[in-house]
Amino acid sequence: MGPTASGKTGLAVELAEKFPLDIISVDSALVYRGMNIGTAKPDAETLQRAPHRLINICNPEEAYSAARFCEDAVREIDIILRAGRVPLLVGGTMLYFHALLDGLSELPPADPMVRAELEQAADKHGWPALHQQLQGLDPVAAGRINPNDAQRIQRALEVFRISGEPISRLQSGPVGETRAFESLKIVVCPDERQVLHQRIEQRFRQMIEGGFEAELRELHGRPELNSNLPAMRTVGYRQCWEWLDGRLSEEEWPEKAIVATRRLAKRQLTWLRREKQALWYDLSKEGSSDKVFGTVREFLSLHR
RNA sequence: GCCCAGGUAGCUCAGUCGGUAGAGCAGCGGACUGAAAAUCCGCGUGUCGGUGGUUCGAUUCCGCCCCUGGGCA
Repeated sequence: MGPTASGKTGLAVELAEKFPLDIISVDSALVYRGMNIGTAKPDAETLQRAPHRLINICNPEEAYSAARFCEDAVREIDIILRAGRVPLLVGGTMLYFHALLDGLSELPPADPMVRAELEQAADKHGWPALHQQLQGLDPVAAGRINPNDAQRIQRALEVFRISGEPISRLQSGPVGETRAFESLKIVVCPDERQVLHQRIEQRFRQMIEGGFEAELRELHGRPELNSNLPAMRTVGYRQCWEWLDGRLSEEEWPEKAIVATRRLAKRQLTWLRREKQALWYDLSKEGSSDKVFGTVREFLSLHR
């Protein structure tokens, strides 16, 4: 695990070539077909050398989720283990890691109809009014959710409408079946934030040279896609889409995209700081991957 | 060389009729349960170009110097 542009894929591919590991992607953007350049998806040649599971598994008009990831990941982990190999989970979507390793409560899945209704109510009365409503139905959740946090207010009300139960109560219940996987956590990240920022900018410029704009023009032209879809709200895609819509200039969209990527990395680091048991490897330093290899070798010899 | 305008936060700039300064953007910290590359919350981070002078007190007024842009030569 590691923030965006920290070098996870490169290291994973090297590890997979030296050890009996099969890669599972833990990434909410790599799941989408047709989103390749802007997501820094490994290219065909790399995937040939080191196949990744859970990439290119849905269309951009679909909404993937942490819950679907858990199901998919558990299934793939079982397949890999049954083949006598070891799963290597690689990615930066920290909620997915958290959901898989610590479990998710049993909650009703998203319901587009209910969400649309809540959206309408919000257009009419505003989200703070819906937060007020939540206050009456589920004071505990309302206390935890900021009146401006539309997404969480919507989810809490959605759960109540579907199940008739407060989300706070369901969340304090059992977290479903958690599979107590024995795992070694490895965090990959430069020690210096500045170095990460440089890598982010450099990689983004490479994406543009590599045809990011053409990829967006193709997506932008599809009638089934729009700027509200989760896939089109991802870093880079969102800003380029806004440019194609005429809401950002040609000079400002790449800058905004880079800023959005830095902020993404910052949020990922906030999650990662809590991974106390994790080991940090600065891949900008000489010999750091040797340390990772040594650690993995040791882990495998103890746990196979 | 002379004239004008300007040098204030990482950037663009506001402001102080003399009481050591504040916006936007950037940045930093945090939260996170079926949208998470999402969503939300919090935080000014400063030799006010340098140096003398006036003053109880100068970023502010005055002198000189340096730098940048424009004009005249």
